Amino acid sequence: MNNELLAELLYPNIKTLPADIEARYPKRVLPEGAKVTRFAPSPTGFLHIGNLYGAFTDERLAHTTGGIFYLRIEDTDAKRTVPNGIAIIIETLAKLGVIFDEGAVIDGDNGAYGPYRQSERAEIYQTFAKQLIREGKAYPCFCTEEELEAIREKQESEKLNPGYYGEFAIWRDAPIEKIQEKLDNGEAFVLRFRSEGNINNKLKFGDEIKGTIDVTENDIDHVILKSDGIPTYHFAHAVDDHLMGTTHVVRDESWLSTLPFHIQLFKALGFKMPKYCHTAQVLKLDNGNKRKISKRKDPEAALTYYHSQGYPVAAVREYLMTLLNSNFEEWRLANPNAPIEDFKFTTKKMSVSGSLFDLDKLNDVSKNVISRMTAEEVYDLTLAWAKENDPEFASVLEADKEYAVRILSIGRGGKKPRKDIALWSEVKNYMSFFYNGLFAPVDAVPKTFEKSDVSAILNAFAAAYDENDAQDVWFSKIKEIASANGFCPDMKLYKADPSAFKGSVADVSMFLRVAVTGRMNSPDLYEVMQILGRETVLARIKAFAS
RNA sequence: GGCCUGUUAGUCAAGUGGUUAAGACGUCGCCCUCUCACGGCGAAGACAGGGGUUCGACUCCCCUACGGGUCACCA
Repeated sequence: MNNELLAELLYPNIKTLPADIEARYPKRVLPEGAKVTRFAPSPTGFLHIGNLYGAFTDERLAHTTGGIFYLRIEDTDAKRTVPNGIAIIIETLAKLGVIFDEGAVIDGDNGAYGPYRQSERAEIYQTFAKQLIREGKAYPCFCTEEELEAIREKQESEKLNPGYYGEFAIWRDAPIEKIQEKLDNGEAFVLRFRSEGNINNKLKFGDEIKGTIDVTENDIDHVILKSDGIPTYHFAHAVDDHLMGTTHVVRDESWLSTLPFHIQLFKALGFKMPKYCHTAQVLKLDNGNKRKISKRKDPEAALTYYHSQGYPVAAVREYLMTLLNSNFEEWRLANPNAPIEDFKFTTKKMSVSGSLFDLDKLNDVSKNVISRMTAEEVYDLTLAWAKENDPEFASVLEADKEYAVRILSIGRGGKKPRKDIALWSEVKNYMSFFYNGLFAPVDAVPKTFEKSDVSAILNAFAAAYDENDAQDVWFSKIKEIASANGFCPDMKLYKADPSAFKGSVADVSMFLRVAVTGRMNSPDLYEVMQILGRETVLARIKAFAS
């Protein structure tokens, strides 16, 4: 009776009842075993590598079971919300291949279980909160920040657990007159959950990833509605995941510490609990210590970093999958060309402890991913990257697509494709010597060779070069030139007694390579010359020889 | 400090009482080879420490150490 009065006193404008709300959210009709997951970020305008780790898990879980993967925006903290936050989230994830079936879209909602922005759900939360008050499970607290601070200090000095509990929960059993008085005074209040928990009680809880974990009951009367009537994360989580039919909650393991409170909330509200998948964190080595990867200190924490560095979307996805499911690499080895969707994703193969982000590994994965692409695909993706990050290079690429594709085709395809591109940002350097406008020598012929020998060899090659020669003919001419100039044409022979020669055919090739490409290392020189064309090859050789 | 949680090579990891303790990245060496890349072969490198339980412990239990997380009207 008293509680009924209190509920009306606190939220007089709420006329809806929980049942009214429930009626708006019918049970989802889905195939047996279908999982409903959600990605629920704050629209801070920043996506973290850890967010992606979770988002992939959500997405795979839903889509491998015929379920639903939806986007919910947790914008209950106005201070953290940025104007384009939602658009950034949707667009960044879309680039990484994460597409939602339902939920918030840039200018509204898509789906029958909205609104999907928590800031638009105040009435819903308050309806359930009001019910909790009626049932004596929640109460108002008028403590000021200073009062709470004083409590904290007292607890600290007496080495007690911090928090609003027991004797410190001063408004827990306040008489209604006192509440009335504060209200009449126009003072703000928060709504707190009345915890019946005891920290001496331990219980077991089954997590889909972590297995059975021990939890201690919560005895703190946490805030569920802030003074502006907007819920805290905890309350919104319980209400939303219940109404929206989430079956599996995927979240960072840092939420484990508040799990006991969430268990209480679901119970108090009469909701069935979803399954929880608490994921390990992505860590980073810092001064010899592992720590959570941080958006402030670590540029690689930002998803946009991978995009601007030029990592292919597929590579980031692929690498994350290797972290996500320990048997993914093995599967990939056996199925090099299968789409990632064919992989049987499971929470059972997820790591329990945090893992260090390994850029070396990412690079390797990326090289493999790119080596499986056609020259055409590499061209398209490089061009797309360059348009955003290197417009000059983009225009070079666009000027002659066919030429660029020929360059990118060298050593591509077949059983043993070249694997020398990990990032789109490396492609320019890889291709530059094919363009007179970008040609800039980086290596020189070592001084140990006589300039006169180098010139003689280059001139001899220029005189003999015929672009119609097949590769073996081309190479035999080089051997002849080597021989004629005191360089050994046979590598085995040369290695047996290097002192008998000025050098080897490898050195002769090197002279040509440096002259034509400006560097000591390059893909197959014959193919390079074929692509460059007679005129350019001879011009570069002659220029170098003199 | 309380609570939760973790600890197999430099990194990611397989492993569930009996294994020569997989594999991948990285490192190094050799081979292939006109260079690089690719590919092939090989090497070094690990069960945090101590107690139990057991015929037998990386696997189970306890303690210690170390790591991570969390203790807001933030999510």
